[in-house]
Amino acid sequence: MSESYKHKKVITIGTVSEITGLTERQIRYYEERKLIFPERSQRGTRKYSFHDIEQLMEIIEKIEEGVQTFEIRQEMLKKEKKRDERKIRDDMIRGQLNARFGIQQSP
Amino acid sequence: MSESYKHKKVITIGTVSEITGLTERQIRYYEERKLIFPERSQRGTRKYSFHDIEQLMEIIEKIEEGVQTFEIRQEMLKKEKKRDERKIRDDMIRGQLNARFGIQQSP
DNA sequence: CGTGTAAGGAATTCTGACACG
DNA sequence: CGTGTAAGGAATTCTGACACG
Repeated sequence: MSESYKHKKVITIGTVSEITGLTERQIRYYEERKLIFPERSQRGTRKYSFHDIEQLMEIIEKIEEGVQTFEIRQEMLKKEKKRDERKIRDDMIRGQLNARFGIQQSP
Repeated sequence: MSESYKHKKVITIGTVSEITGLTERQIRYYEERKLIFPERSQRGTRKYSFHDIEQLMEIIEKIEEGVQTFEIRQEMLKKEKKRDERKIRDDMIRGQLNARFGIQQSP
């Protein structure tokens, strides 16, 4: 509800380039390496979210540290996996509490 | 701090058109009538914020009700004036409290 | 590996103007 | 008044490729 703007894909690659300082070439390359996932508009142009931009900021730092895109991707997948596991676990706990006591937990 | 994305001018007119359903002609016209205030990118293209888009949604409703752009502008200015007055009054109260008691009020 | 660049085409955006009603 | 449209130019974006190291 809050933060709803953060993930809307509405920013063109030119604007992302302006904000991040990256060249369009770099931005497209990081997509090729599956570090960011812009959507496409009807006409086929890439659309990025504020979240994508923040993601790029982190990528810039890693690249400067000499980390390779492949490794950055590994780290991202690892974090995602942990998040998923946490979610499954929490959902399960909520489900059991609900089944036994009919309690509505706040998410 | 929160809501920081809402007012960043990063969306091109084409995207605004897609989201709102308005033609570019209409969007530019509402700017001419001083109902919205996009910024310009380095190259001179208009950039809108999520807030602008919400503003446009309200404008659409008013227009459909038969309200003229001039009147919509009047209403906007009136609301702005009230907000300003409230702010001045509150700032003054805060200032006096602070002067007499040195209390830090939360804004 | 990560990035630059030249290439050509397609789509975008801009302004000022004429039109209708 | 609010909106459509044709006009011409300038800037954007896209893809696939070659280059360097």
